[in-house]
Amino acid sequence: MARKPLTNPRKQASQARSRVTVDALVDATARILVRDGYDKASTNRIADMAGVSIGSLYQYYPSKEALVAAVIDRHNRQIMRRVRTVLTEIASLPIERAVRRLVAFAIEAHRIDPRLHRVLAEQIPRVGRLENVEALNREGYALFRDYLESRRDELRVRDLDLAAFVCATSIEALTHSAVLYHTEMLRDAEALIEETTRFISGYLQPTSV
Amino acid sequence: MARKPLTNPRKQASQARSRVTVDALVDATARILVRDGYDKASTNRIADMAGVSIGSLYQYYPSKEALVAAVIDRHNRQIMRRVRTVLTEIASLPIERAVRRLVAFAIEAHRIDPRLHRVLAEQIPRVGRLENVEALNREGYALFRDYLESRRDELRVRDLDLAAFVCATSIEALTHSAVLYHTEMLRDAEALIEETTRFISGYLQPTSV
Amino acid sequence: MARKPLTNPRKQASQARSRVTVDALVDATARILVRDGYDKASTNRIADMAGVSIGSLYQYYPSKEALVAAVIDRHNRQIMRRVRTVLTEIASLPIERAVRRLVAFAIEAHRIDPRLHRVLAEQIPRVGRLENVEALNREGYALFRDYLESRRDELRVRDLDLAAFVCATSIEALTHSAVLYHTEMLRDAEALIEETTRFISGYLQPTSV
Amino acid sequence: MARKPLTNPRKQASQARSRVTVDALVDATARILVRDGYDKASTNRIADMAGVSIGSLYQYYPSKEALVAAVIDRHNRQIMRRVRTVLTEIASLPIERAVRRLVAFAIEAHRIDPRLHRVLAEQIPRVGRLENVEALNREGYALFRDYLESRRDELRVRDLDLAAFVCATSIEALTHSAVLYHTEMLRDAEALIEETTRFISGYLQPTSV
DNA sequence: AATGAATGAGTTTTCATTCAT
DNA sequence: TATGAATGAAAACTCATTCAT
Repeated sequence: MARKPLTNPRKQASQARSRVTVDALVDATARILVRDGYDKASTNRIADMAGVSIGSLYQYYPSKEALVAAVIDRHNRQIMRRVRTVLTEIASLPIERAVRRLVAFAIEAHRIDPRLHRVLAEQIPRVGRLENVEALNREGYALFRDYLESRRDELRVRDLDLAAFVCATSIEALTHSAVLYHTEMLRDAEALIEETTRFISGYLQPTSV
Repeated sequence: MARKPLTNPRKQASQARSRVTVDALVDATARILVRDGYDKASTNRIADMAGVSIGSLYQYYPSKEALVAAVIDRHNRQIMRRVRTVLTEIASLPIERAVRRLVAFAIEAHRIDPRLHRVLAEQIPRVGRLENVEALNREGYALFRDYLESRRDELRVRDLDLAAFVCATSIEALTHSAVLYHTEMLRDAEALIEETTRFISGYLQPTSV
Repeated sequence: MARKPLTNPRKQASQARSRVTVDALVDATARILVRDGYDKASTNRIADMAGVSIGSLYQYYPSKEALVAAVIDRHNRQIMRRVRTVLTEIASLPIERAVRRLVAFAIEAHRIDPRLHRVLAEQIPRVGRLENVEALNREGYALFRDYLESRRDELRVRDLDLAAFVCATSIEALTHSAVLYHTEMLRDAEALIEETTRFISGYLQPTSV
Repeated sequence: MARKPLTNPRKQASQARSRVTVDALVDATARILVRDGYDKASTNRIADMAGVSIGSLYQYYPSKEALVAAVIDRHNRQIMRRVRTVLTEIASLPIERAVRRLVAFAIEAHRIDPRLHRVLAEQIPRVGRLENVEALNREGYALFRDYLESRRDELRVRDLDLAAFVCATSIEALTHSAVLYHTEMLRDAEALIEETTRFISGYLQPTSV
């Protein structure tokens, strides 16, 4: 039997009062991660910023890692909710318009809280949330794959799994890198979207004229 | 005059003996980073593993960050040496073959020491080496851009800077992700190389055929 | 008026329901002491194991020490009840048979719950129950002394107080040590009883042949 | 392979300077144990009283338990040195005089630092030093058994192991109890020694007259 | 130059206890 | 009466860094 991992919350907050406490803790963790980075995010500072005693913190989370994991999970849930929405929206769109929408969405999503996104991306391996993240990524891939499936005869690619991997990884990397490390590109976001769309849909579609 | 940043080595190790010490320290740091991660890499352990006294460590590096920075820099220099070589090699190749060679190289490069690559990738922001890394990346982009320039009339892309960004970022992301998180893909590396090559060169080249 | 010591229970549990709660608390304390030792016996865990809220715990006992004291007292009361019974039983027996019975009893008593006995023995000084324990011991001594008194003319010892101390302390030590630290001796408990009996009654009785 | 227990010192103090530090730490631990008891003996207080930084404490001892273990070991070594001396001294003495000497010694030994003796006795199980203590006890038993062996034909007891256990345990218990819990008895220590000697040698010797 | 003993601020974490509901 | 959320002092322990030798 596997030992319960140390990154899981300790107990559910049942009463309204404790719900507030837990939320404050996760919020504070996110804010400190963003403002000061992982190393500076001590449990005492987190508790402090949450306006909660250090004891309460440990009543709900067994460790600093667990808190970071909670932030990661919450963030991922939010992202995935949007991803699902977008993928539903594009279901009926032709490939090029669908891709354009996806790229635009990816930029938007990264722009919501780029600093948080970045810290979390860096800390994920450390906190052992890779599996969860992978699971979500897989869900994203799968949903996108479903879309490709539904358009199969408009595509020139054969291996849809591989295609989904290639598209998802590239879109994520390009938008991630642009938002975090090449902000100057976002001054003309349209150009970036345009180019990325050409890039991806050129790959997916038959040598359309 | 800007204050000397704290991540620079303290003094050039001129004599042979010091050279050995410095190397041992950087090696030890790399090994511990790989084996145990950044948090567990204490200066005492590093000195220990390097077979050097903690005092000597601080004679050459003013801080833990400086050591990690040294590892990053060394690693980057090694990578860049290879990048330059490869880009020289492909200078005379037609686009598709050039891209294929680049992709194969990227996989190889990631495979040399994926764990180190990963830790460093995670730690770079922390250690403030981003600028250096960016500088190198820029050099890589520039070299690749030069190649594109030389093939300009075979390309359908207009903005070469953008194209270089798109290609470099995607190749890096796809190989990075495959090597680190989707090892099963490497069982048939040829397929991956093939697909990526189609992906990239399809983007670069005019609707060839 | 002396301030009420903090190791006394807070209020008599008059109603049946409270009685149950109090018992559950003392039971839980005993079990945790045995299973995990004094340091691990936190009031939260005790309350938990007793199936009682931490608030209720403090309604009945003002401190952790008070709980341990309750366990000690209960245990001592149980022991003393048996001691009284045994000493009544032996009242009419000749010395050697009386001693044999006492020794057998001491082994039995230690064997009931040796782990609890041991933890309590270790914790008694800490919890300031020494006086109580001493009082009970004194009662034991006194009862045994009464027995000796009643057999005075069969004894060669003069100072009955001293004799009671010598006998009681030795019997306790020998059986305690055998049960807790030399369990191999209990494989042939008869031999141990026999030898101890010879030891003690040889001391008490005149050079009986 | 058994994991190195956490109660062993971390490194030998080689230089004279560190030897002093280590001694100061063990001394301070002993003093605080005596003055305030185990619970109050925090590593910070120990370091404080030793006039040493908390960091130095952890350079030599990995935990509080290790420090207490060091005190126990040192104390035991001192005791055993005396025990060996005494048992050499009595080698040539006839039983009664030998026993008298042993009893007197036991009282002396307990009187040197009864409070320390008591705390240590209580903490030994906790700190996992039982084996060491048992080993020493066994050495004591063995030495005493050797003495009995050498006087075998003057004894009425048959099982010398059992006899050694009975004598050693009783002498220890009687003197321990007298010194720690019945100090009034020591006002006339001669009487106690006399009685105990009669008790023990009466058991060992044939119904001498 | 090299050594390694010493430092102590700062971190995580526990747990007895209180008190609003 | 019962609950359990909240508290915060205090404990164990780490580790980057200094400095006397």
